[in-house]
Amino acid sequence: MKPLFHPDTADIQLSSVLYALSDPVRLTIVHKLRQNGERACGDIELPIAKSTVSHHSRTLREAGVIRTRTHGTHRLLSLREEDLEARFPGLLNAILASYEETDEL
Amino acid sequence: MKPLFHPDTADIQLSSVLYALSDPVRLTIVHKLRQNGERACGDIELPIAKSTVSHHSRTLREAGVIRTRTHGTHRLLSLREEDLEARFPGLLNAILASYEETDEL
DNA sequence: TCTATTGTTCGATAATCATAGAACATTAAA
DNA sequence: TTTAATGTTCTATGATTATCGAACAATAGA
Repeated sequence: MKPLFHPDTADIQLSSVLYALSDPVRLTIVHKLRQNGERACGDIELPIAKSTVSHHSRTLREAGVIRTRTHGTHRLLSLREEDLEARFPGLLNAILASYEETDEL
Repeated sequence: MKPLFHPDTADIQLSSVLYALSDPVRLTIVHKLRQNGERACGDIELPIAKSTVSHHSRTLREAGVIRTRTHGTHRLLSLREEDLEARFPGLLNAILASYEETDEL
């Protein structure tokens, strides 16, 4: 099993985080993860191909926004809330609060 | 003089704002505008061609992040702080605070 | 051991983007 | 009316991206 790359908290780049969250699909993923907690890829209902979901998960993971762990044949995704809060206090909250106020849901 | 498009406050999209701010050059522009107030394009020192600055200014303007007005041969750029605060409370502050804590300066 | 499930990776494609230089438009100044 | 200054727009280019389907890998279960 190939180990998945996750940046250290200190190495998380602001521009990468903002870029990762600038895509509506990825924003939706992050929103659902915060709402429901850790979830398998397939449990996040999205109207796109699974290979595309995988691509977006990777973008979020490599930016440091989510963590991915393996459990059986599943990949469980979770938000790196504490890490993001430590690195960029208030940022994730402001973004998700904005998302929830919006008609982009 | 061609009127420049600026989205209405209500039409500002979160994903567009995040995308606009996900580029280090554009983040720098926005940071300097908040620090120094309204500025002409040329007064913002950047190691890129002026046509590129113009491109980035347009991206920020069309996303609703900055306002551009004409004054003589100059184009004066300013942050749409109140509009952004009204649309996405706390967002700009969280992003710029994160930027200032970072070594991306 | 076979089969089904879950998700990643590969290959391809169409679209978008950051960048720069050249040409152009507008205005101020000489 | 020239000339200089300030930016925008046009054109081109190389890079990145979002998307999909097909092939692959890993694991659980029968």
